[in-house]
Amino acid sequence: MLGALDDKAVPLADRVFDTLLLRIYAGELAPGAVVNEAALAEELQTSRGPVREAIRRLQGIRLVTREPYMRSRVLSLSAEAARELFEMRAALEGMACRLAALRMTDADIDALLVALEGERQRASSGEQAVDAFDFHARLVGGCQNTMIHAALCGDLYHLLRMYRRKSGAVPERKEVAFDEHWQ
Amino acid sequence: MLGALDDKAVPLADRVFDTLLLRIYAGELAPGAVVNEAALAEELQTSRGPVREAIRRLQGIRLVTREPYMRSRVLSLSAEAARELFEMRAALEGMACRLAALRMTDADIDALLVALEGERQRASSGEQAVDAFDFHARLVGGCQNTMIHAALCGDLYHLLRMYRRKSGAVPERKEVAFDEHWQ
DNA sequence: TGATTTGTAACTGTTGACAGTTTGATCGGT
DNA sequence: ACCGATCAAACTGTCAACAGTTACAAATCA
Repeated sequence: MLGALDDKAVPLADRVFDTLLLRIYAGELAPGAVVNEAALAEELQTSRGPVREAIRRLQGIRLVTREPYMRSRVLSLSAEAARELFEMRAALEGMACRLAALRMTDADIDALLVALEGERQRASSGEQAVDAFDFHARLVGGCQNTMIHAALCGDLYHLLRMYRRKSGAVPERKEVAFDEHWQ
Repeated sequence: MLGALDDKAVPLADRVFDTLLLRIYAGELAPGAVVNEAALAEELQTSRGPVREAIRRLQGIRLVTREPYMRSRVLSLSAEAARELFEMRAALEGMACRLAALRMTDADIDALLVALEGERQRASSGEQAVDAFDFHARLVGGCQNTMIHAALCGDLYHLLRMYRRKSGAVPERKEVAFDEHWQ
């Protein structure tokens, strides 16, 4: 390999994985597009091995289709799949809320409610997506369950982001869901 | 054309994956044991490629640890991890119950209740694990959500089975949970 | 003896070539 | 023109060798 000034002992496959994820997010690899091992390998100045591994990981989180010997394609979400996705997220986030309510300290809960109130007051202004995610992240972090945390902020988050790309912002009533679990 | 009589054409990596899964289930690959690519490759009469791929897939469902350049080990469940696992399953199964109650036909529900009653009457006799899983499978199948289905019967099921290996049968009150969601 | 260093062996990551399958197009029949 | 078989190109799966990193053990020093 030439011209690589990175000696941080991070496998190539990991970097290729991040690169492909970013490209999917950016729409550079659009839903339905074929994912070609050899082409990506040549473009990313590497061999097919790491690219193959990265693709397999994307297939593991269902962002790319997998059928033996057939070309992989970037997932294109059907309405059915989107419904299933939201149902699954609702299940996990609901449980996260319940657990967080049981396990967070009063101070943490107060801070979270303050942040939530501030966010709602800002709701009329610009983008609420970042704040919303921050709220969700803090909530999920408070549930003391790394497995649910990993699922929501990992695999499911990728799919959610994929969906948001197609159909703009989704207005949600987060406060209602939270209060419901907090009462 | 319907290729019903297709040749195997099943990649080696898939067969190695199944083999390793079975070995983990059988305790042949005990929790904490190192998973050696080269050794398994030689033992299974194949190359390191497919073995590597199978291991990576096991890492994807968190049955095997993954840290770059370090030896992979079969997951050993801590009490903490077991708690998280059951919490996550409760979340998904609860949602599956709710959705199934909404979407299953009356006939399906009746059949399910009959099977449940029969199972409860058999509870005093031998192993109830197989019947229990059948009940769960039918319930999850009735929720019309392939994503939740895949999670419960795929990744989580493997981890659950891992846990059951360590700490015998877990007495559960399935009827209560079901009735609670069905009322 | 006990802790630290160092060197070797083993293992993981990567590469390029080869084998088997699919894909897409060309060609021929109806 | 339409539909099916045929064939070459492209792609995925597999393999064996090489490079980089970690792990273990012997050797060294306090």
